[in-house]
Amino acid sequence: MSTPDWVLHVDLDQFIAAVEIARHPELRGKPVVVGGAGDPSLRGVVATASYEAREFGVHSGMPLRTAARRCPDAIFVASDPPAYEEVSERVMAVLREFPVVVEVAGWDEAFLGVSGEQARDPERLANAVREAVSRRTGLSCAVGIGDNKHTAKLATGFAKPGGIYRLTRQNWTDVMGGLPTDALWGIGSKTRNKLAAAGITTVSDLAGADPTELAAEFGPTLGPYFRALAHGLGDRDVTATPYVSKSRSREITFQHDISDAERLREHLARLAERVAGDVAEEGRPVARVAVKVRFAPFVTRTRSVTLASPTNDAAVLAQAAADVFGRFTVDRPVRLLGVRAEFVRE
DNA sequence: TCTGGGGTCCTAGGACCC
DNA sequence: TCTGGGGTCCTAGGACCC
Repeated sequence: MSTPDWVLHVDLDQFIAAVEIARHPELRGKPVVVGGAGDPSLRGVVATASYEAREFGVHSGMPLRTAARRCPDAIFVASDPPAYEEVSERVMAVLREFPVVVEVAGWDEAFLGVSGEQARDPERLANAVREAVSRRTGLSCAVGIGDNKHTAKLATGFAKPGGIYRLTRQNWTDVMGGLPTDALWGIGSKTRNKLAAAGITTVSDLAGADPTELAAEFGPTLGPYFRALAHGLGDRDVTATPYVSKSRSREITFQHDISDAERLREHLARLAERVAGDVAEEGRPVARVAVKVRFAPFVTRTRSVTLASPTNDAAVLAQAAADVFGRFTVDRPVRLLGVRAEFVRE
């Protein structure tokens, strides 16, 4: 871990679509939509749309069906996570060749902690990173420069696609002050609406809000945290320590809702088996097992249990999942089933 | 907008204990 | 006898992110 002079945020442009275009060059310049099984007549959402498809209003998280309606000429491609994982690894390896601390933050993004000699000219470093990633992987990325992870991350948004942008306390208010609160990293639509109901609509409004009132509305941790975000504050610690997951889960959305209890139990057993395989691979004991059920139309419920003693025995996990599932009242068609295993806390 | 899959963190109520 | 205060664990749900 280090507290660097600068934090850089590297974010690959339209990453998943770019990987598909790289291996299917005929897709270049076309509206490409990657997600689900690659069939817009089936349930699934957009993982990434190429910039050409975004022109039609297609974006991540949108149902494939909707994407097809907005962009009838789009080419739909099935999502292939292992392929993205592999390309991501190659990109991270390029980043690690620089004299910086690399913290992986997802398939397509990383924070770089920059100190010492390198910190004298962060734009120069950012350019070198972009050039190296492009030359070594053929992928384009944007780089945000900030005084912490939050500003670096937001800076990348202004740098995209393929550029460099610096956001610090110097230009924070000019750049961010007038934007809606959900422009901040960590404030989504729900919190934005709650804040708006209290007359807080912009980042500047939030920065000047009464901390006591925020704490009363959002709790003693989140209230002050939101206000700090609005001041452009954020975590500065960048660590190269490999990420250790706290839980592993598998879930499935059925193409057609299922009402039959026996079929649901079969799916549940399969999910539990996959989770057991995942945790066995990690070789770490599981303390809790949770089951998620999403009923039609879209009501989601979870139930969970703490195991009598931590284990990653597949039969025990499967039995726990079955027991937890038995506590649900399944009186409506089920759209999604999920099983999650939580590791013992360190 | 008829809404995937895989995660993390925070909150809050009740149980239980001293 | 009609009820304190603190701490921790368990559980469910909500919000957010990629």
